[in-house]
Amino acid sequence: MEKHFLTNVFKEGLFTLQELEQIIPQFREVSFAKNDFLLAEGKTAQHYWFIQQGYARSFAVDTEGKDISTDFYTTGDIVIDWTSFFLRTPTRENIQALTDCTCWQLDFETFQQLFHSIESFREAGRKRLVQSYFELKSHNISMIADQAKDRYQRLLKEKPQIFQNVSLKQIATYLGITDTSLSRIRKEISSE
Amino acid sequence: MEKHFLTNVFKEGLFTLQELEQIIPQFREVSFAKNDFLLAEGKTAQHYWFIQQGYARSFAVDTEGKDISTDFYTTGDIVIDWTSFFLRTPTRENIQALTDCTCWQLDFETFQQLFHSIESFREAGRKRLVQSYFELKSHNISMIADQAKDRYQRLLKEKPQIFQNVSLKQIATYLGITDTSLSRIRKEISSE
DNA sequence: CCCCTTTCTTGCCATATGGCAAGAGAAATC
DNA sequence: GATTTCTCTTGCCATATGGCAAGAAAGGGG
Repeated sequence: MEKHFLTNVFKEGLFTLQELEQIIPQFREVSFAKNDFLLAEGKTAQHYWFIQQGYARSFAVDTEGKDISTDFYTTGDIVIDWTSFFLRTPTRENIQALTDCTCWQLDFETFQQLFHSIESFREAGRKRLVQSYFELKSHNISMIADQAKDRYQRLLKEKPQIFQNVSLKQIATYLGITDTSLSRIRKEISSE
Repeated sequence: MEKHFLTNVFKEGLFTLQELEQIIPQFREVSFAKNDFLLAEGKTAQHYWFIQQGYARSFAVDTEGKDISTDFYTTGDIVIDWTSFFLRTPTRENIQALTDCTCWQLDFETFQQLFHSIESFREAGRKRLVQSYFELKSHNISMIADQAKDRYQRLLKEKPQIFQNVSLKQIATYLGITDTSLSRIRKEISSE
């Protein structure tokens, strides 16, 4: 097998060569143009993706119609609505390409077949889900325990690339503040 | 098999009778006294539990030493630190009994054996994890989109029993506010 | 049953963050 | 290249929530 992008994605999963040869060809390469929706509110997720190139954002729309960023994604990341994909229910979130994107896509039925037949595949999948859970919980605790400025600085340190590709307004809602406040925080930091 | 408490817990999982007979005896009945720790910061979770009777709380301690409630548990609920249990890493959270508790406990090795050998068991487990993820995300969005008063009223509606068994201080940190503010919110509501 | 500890409430004032609107700057469109 | 649209910044003031401390109320242990 020639070196496939997905070999990087799966390199930590303790897969045998045969397993990788069974798994990787199931993914289909798909492209999205900037602003395309990978998933829209009300639909049930039929796929998930690994991003080879580009940026994406997930967001929910609150009762007042304001959107709230829930996550950002780039090269190597899994893009998945865990709840909708696994519970087979309509999602309340949207996932949108922030730039043109190249992705590798897997559908639910194929996932299920791999999940139930390959032990290392389910171990790896479970691990990804639990890691997402951990990040969500950390974000949650940070929302309660930390000031907006601290959350901003942590994001800046952990995902500096997104500041090149995401508007401050979208970053602000992820941090739980308004773009106005984020602008003031940035000003304050730059004058330190 | 006589009617076991856990048959209720597993009744939605599409298990065959044989599967239930294989799964349920693996759980061990354990008791905790009020204030006992089921899991303490720095330890790696070796077990998880279903609560038959009693109340428990999980919480994290922030950098200033203040504790933040992350969840409350009672009859029928699964009590598990997903991250520590599955990633086999030391936890940053604590789980403590709020009342005397009777629980059914499963250890990691037994879980793994059931998980990899019984398809319906892994489907049910994955579903539980995803539901926890969903609740965590909802809480997260609510922290950003809703006022403290709305979060309080939602909790009151969704988990009224916890108000009988948990101090307002512990509920306040779950809602992301101080006990002082919660007290004022309650006053305001009672005068409506 | 009484004491001690913990929980809850309330007042006073401080602080973080929001809402709105105007202007500046940057980017997309024609 | 000019125009339109979106993004970001800034000022003014409003509001939600916090910090602290004191008292009231409730609960637990000897």
